Amino acid sequence: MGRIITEAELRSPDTVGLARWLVGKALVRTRRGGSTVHVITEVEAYDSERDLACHASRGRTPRTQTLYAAGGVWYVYLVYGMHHMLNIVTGPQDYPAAVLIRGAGSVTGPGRLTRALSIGRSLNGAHASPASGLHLEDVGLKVGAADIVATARIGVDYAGPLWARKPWRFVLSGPGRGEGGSGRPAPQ
DNA sequence: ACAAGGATACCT
DNA sequence: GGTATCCTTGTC
Repeated sequence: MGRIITEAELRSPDTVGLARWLVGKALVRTRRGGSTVHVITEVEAYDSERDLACHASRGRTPRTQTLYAAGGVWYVYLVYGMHHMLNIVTGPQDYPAAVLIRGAGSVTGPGRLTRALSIGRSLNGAHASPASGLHLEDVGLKVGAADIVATARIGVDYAGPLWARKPWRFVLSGPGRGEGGSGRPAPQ
């Protein structure tokens, strides 16, 4: 068992720094009394209303309400009518930012991850804690700067080149992990 | 290369 | 109430 990551740790306004920090931490799913641990391999930062790729760029809406919570709750939404995306809300209260978890354990791809862990919108707004069935742990894995590759975020061309090109996607690139891609050719 | 799929946001 | 769009994936 690792050390449970606290909400206080997720309330930094440095969304990009938090995203990078979360690579190599673990996503722990607790169901039916048992837990599974999945090392996070791929994340993306979405940083507040100024970031045109962030849902909060359109301001507060019923959907984005969760993003304005203080860091430490899950933001889960449905995209393309069929895939749930899992994000951990970060930053202080009323600072709408989150880190999208795109891959963990042997699972690559955000839609595949939520399907594999049976994560749906019932977790939207829930606290990242063992009681909610999904939380984060520091399992002591050492991840150096050389183990992380930064690239542009996936699927956000609509935000325009300024935001689409920000190198806010972080992929664990350790031994035996290949490029740690999303199952698609890498962008650029 | 592209359809599937449903919620969302924004328009009339 | 209509519709363009979407932080994707699997199959074509």
